[in-house]
Amino acid sequence: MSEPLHQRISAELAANIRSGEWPPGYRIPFEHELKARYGCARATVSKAVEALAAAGLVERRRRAGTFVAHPHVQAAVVEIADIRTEVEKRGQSYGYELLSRRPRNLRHGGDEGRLNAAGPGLALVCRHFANGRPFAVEDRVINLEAVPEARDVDFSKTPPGAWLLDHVAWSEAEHRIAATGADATLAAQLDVAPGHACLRLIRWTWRGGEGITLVRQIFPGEAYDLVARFTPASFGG
Amino acid sequence: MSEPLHQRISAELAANIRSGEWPPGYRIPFEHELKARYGCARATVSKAVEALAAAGLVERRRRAGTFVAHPHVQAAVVEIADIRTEVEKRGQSYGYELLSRRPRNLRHGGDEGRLNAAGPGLALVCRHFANGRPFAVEDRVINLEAVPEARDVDFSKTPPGAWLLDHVAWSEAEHRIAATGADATLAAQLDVAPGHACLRLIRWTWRGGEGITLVRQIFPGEAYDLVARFTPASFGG
DNA sequence: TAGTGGTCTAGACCACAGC
DNA sequence: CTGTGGTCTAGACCACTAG
Repeated sequence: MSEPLHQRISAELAANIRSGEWPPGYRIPFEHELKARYGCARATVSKAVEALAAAGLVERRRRAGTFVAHPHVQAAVVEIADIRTEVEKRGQSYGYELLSRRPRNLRHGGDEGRLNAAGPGLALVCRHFANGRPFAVEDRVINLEAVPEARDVDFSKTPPGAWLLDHVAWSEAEHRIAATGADATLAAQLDVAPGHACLRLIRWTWRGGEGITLVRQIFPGEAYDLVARFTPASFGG
Repeated sequence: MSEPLHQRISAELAANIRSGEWPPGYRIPFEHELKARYGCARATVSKAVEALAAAGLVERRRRAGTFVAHPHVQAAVVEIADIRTEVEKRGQSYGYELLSRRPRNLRHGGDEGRLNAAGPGLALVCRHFANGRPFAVEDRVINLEAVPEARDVDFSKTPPGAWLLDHVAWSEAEHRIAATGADATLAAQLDVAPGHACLRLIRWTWRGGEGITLVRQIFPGEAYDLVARFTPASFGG
């Protein structure tokens, strides 16, 4: 028995749910019943059921029992690695080019205003390549009050995203994903026709409420798929 | 004290991490130290620290201790509600129209092949409206072997997505998000110019490995933002 | 090998929602 | 009211690993 007991219990309960044998709304056995069935302490089955509740598979109600949840919202965990990792995951060679680097005060309105930071910033524009072809254009500002070390970094070789991930802790992020047509400048940078459909990803990153960085990344539509998987429980399968 | 102790401990530890006071790599106090500090059982502090580990805020290593995690992957939880909910959340009125409904055997290749289902299916095309304007075009197949009840449902009033959520349990889903230009048909259906940049969302849904439904939803680019928030911990803030 | 986290027990009391 | 889940205790033994 290498697997912990509470994990085995979770897996068995989850299997009953995922197979459809226990449909939404079904009341799963009470904790004292599970305790008797597995011959263990209630804390152990409670931990097992708690994991299912955290995963959204069941809903626990005092005095009533624990019920198989009725899924009504599609929730997905999206992992957005930095672009180098993303490109290499596709088995392509990664390239990087800095197009522009200049200090600039952070703006108050618009997307930048959401950062909740005002003061000196560093504005960067760069391109990422996959197998020598443009993969993404990136437009970023870094809040120098939050990350003063960035002022002395030459980003001509190191992509700012990778550098930030290595040097700065972040605690919150928000993404917005939309489609947009390429204007003339962008079309030239991405080597596509003007008006070409592109995927635009905007990401704000904060640490303890203080804005760290805002980045807009634009990908040629056909080159990039954002993949989001939902596995409500990682129990035994 | 209405808040459970383990929750208070989690919140206090998380605050130290999110403020940057405990940077990535910092070793947080040992469990026996926290136990002494809070005057409680070790199981209680262990539960608190476990929640932080589950949220990805810390990493626990036997014999070494528990360390503030070094975030390196942007992970976000995306909640994709059904379109009616999405529209109404924006404070707009929702409308629905069925364009086509016909039985069809599921295909083996392409996107449909991923469903891992072969046999009778139901193909549906419909439009969603927000404030009377086209909001999305939806192209869906339902696996009738998994959901035989769908054969008898008239989807002229009820959007299939909402019906499925109410009648079928699902256990796994995968999304792909990309940008695409509108072809002539789509442009007419969405009331945009041909070539207009649109957001395409493909979702596969399974239950216990059996494909339930595949849906492709296309939104006019400027009308739709997919929002993804990351809050690594919901402790006290 | 010593000390950490990981797991588990056999109790206990409580809040609260259903009956 | 009754019985459920929610929380907590004061122990215990184990697995693993860093020193």
